Amino acid sequence: MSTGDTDVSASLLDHRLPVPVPAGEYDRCPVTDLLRRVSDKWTLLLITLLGRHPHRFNELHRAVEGISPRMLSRTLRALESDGLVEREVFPTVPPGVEYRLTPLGVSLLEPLSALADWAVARHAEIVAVRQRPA
Amino acid sequence: MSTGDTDVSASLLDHRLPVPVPAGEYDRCPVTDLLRRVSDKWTLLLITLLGRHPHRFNELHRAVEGISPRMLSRTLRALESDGLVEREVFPTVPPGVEYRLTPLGVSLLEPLSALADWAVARHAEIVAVRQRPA
DNA sequence: CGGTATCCAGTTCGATACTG
DNA sequence: CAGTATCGAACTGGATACCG
Repeated sequence: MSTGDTDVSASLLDHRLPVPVPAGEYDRCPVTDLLRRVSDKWTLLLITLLGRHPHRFNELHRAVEGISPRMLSRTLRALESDGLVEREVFPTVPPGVEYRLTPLGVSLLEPLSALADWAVARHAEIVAVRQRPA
Repeated sequence: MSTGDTDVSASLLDHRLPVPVPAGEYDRCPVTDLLRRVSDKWTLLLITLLGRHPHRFNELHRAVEGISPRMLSRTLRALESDGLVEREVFPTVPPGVEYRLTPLGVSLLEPLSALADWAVARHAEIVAVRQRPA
């Protein structure tokens, strides 16, 4: 091996993965479940923004150009119902609502950042391969 | 800081992220692009299997219970056209085709495994939060 | 063996309008 | 300020059948 001691193919990516993989097992896979949650159109962006500091609803709405109130609300509710984001209501007039990452959400930033770093470093290669003719 | 030197909120997850995020910029985000590719129904499973060793088409078909030839083919082609998997044809009779991870694909295993480890460790919390009544 | 073609159901997302 | 309601377009994935 040229890269040293890394044996990534034996890592937890295939955590207790049986072969053949039983139908109905793959989609209860925690990893794919997480990936699907995080890969929808706005989630990653919102996690990133909330990773900086808590935001108000319209603050997020202004920060993310092109999102509709509907999608912003839906995405935040989904994150909240997964325990990654928490929502705090201030009983003021007019009412204020603040969204922030939970500790669980914060803990996701690290592995997600690792993947993000890979994407930033290697995405150009993917695009190049995609666009080549044959 | 209580956790030491980790400052994940300033990590590359928000690599050059402008605020407000321009419309049409979020979906050219390398990270979301990667996440969407990897989070479809069968991709992660196939990457995992190919991360062990190269596989033949029907070998994968048997290994993944419930996948149709159509989805197997489509998913493999997508991976191939992203440069993560390569396809080698053996001109035998009958023809044989082998799929394997490219070096780019192998390099993805490590950050993906980090996220997988997080999911395996923390997914139970997500499920618990999802299912609580209020 | 290693696929492709056709058709169809479910889900996601956006536009637009309206509310406590 | 912080959302929800309604509608429709586009995309994803499955079933089934057929092909070189």
